[in-house]
Amino acid sequence: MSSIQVQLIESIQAGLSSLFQIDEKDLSLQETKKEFEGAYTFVVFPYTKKAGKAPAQIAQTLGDYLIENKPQLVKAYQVVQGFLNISLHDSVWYGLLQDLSNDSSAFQLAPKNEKIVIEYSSPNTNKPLHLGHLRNNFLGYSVAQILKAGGYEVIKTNLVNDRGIHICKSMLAYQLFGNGETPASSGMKGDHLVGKYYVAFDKAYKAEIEQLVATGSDAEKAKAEAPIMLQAQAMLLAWEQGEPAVIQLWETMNSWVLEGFAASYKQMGVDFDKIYRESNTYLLGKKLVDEGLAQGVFYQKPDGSIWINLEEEGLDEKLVLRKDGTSVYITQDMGTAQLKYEDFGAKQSIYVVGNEQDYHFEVLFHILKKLNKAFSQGNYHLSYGMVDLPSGKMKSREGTVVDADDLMQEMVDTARERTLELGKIEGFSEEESNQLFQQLGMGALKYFLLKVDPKKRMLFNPEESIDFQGNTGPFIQYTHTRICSIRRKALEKGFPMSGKSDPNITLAESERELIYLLGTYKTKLAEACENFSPSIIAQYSFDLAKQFNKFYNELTILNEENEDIRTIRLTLADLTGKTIQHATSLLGIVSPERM
RNA sequence: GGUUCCGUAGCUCAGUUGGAUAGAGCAACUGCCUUCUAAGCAGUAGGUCUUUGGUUCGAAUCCAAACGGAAUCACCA
Repeated sequence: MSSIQVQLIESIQAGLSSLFQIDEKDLSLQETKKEFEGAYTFVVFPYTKKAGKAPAQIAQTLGDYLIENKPQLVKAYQVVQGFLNISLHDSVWYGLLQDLSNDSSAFQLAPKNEKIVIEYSSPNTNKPLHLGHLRNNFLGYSVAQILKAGGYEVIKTNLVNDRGIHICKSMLAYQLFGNGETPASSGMKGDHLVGKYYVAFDKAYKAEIEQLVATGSDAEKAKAEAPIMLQAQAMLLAWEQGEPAVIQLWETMNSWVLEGFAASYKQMGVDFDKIYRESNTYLLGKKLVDEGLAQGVFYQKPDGSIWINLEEEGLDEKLVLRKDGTSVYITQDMGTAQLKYEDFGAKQSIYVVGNEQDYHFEVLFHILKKLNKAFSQGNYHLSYGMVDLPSGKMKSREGTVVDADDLMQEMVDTARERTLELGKIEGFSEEESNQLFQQLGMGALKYFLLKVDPKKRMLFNPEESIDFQGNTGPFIQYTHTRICSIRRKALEKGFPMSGKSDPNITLAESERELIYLLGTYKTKLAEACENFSPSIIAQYSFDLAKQFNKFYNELTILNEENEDIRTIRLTLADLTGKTIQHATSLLGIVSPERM
């Protein structure tokens, strides 16, 4: 909340108290709707009973009180249908602009002295990344950026899921059909190469099932007894027993995939402080199961499998260790939770994982609580919705996915086409051009995926592709380049980008609105922090860019003769540019200087 | 079937503690580049906020029910 709002609220509180003997602690002030004159609106309806007066009358009295007691702040007021609309002096807006412009910590909230661990990406090493992973990675990275700006110490982690039956499937298919090909020999990116064999496994598996069914076996039995599936299970067992040849193959193929992922991450512009691998954490999980069993948190069934009863929590019985003693998904997550706590001792731990795993995390957090560990508290599942295609859900096995690398490349290519069509980048070196296409293509993609509330599922239509006009990343980036252009020209002409002006100058409506918006940035930042929601920042960036363009079109900046007015407009442009630059950086988007 | 989430313009989405005539973008139509970058700006048109009840000065927002959609309920991860 800005100091202006605080002053107004305090003054209204005082007014309510002295005029009507009403003591109200939390009263809210809202922005006046555009159709009406004024900056802030106070709604008086809730106080009609206590005051024993009509709304309009209360508003009127209160308005007079404000003018009398805050003459330097409140310029005028209007009462419309019982709403008290308050207009402020332009000098107040001018003062706010100066304060914002001189605030050295305008984009950083006060330090919280608190660590937060955020886990995101969490890929499986049996196939390449797809569109859903892009949403995950952009979200995780952006939330980390936002929390940092919010004053937290943030540690970014990635838990690589590198073991399990699904990994063995691609390994087996490679063994059977691979003929020793490698990323180097095939010219394929490592993750794509391995993904090819994951699909090959599924194809062979389905063919075997079909054959079994054709020879009289029933479908369920065929699924369980298909030879290739039995082979995969045998391979998992061999892996768990550490059989050298299997381990060797596993290490080789994993390294291919991880190399491929590293390239994708680089292209995405995301990074991690620490990468965990489930192959290293599942044993720790088993230890926790032993402990829990000793404490009576878990119990063992006759067949040897270990369970937890969460019926009191409104959930079910849940398996935590198989009868053969091998770990399941949740066992590994328990281990990783402990490891992360040992490494960083953070108070809060955020998991960025899709909402199809809501139930899993509910169970995990209940288990951790029952184990009563130091890391039992402060866990939060940042659950986001699926990215849908018009044709329905994406399925890796069936090849109905939008590949992450392909999509990013397409976006960059589109950015190139668009830019060359417009013909505005004369004098760019090839390197500069390519960098720009990257920034624009990725900006469009990131904005597209981040502008939607994370909780909601969203639709991606490859046919219509991603736009570069309107509510898009490039629109915001474009606004930034306009401002950069003004900066360059102001420098040429020797105009300062900020400075003192006559505070009693009359402002245009578009200037007031722009100042108002700039003044709300920190509030938005705090809100985005609380809700772990980049979409709040994205929305704000768009509103700000939109408002700036309106101002830019209505008023001249560099050609303004009056020096006081020109300086104010330059200050506005400069601060808008810095704010856009900062806000987009929180989304992982680079704002170029020319485009 | 149980649990959870969702339903706002033709399409994609905003709308945080209940507030005025529900907002953007895309698509359609109309204007604006010899003047700071037209990836822009201004405007027209487009709505039973799924439906029905309830709570109250006041509901897209809160409550209940119905309808429609999604996820999940594995000794997969």
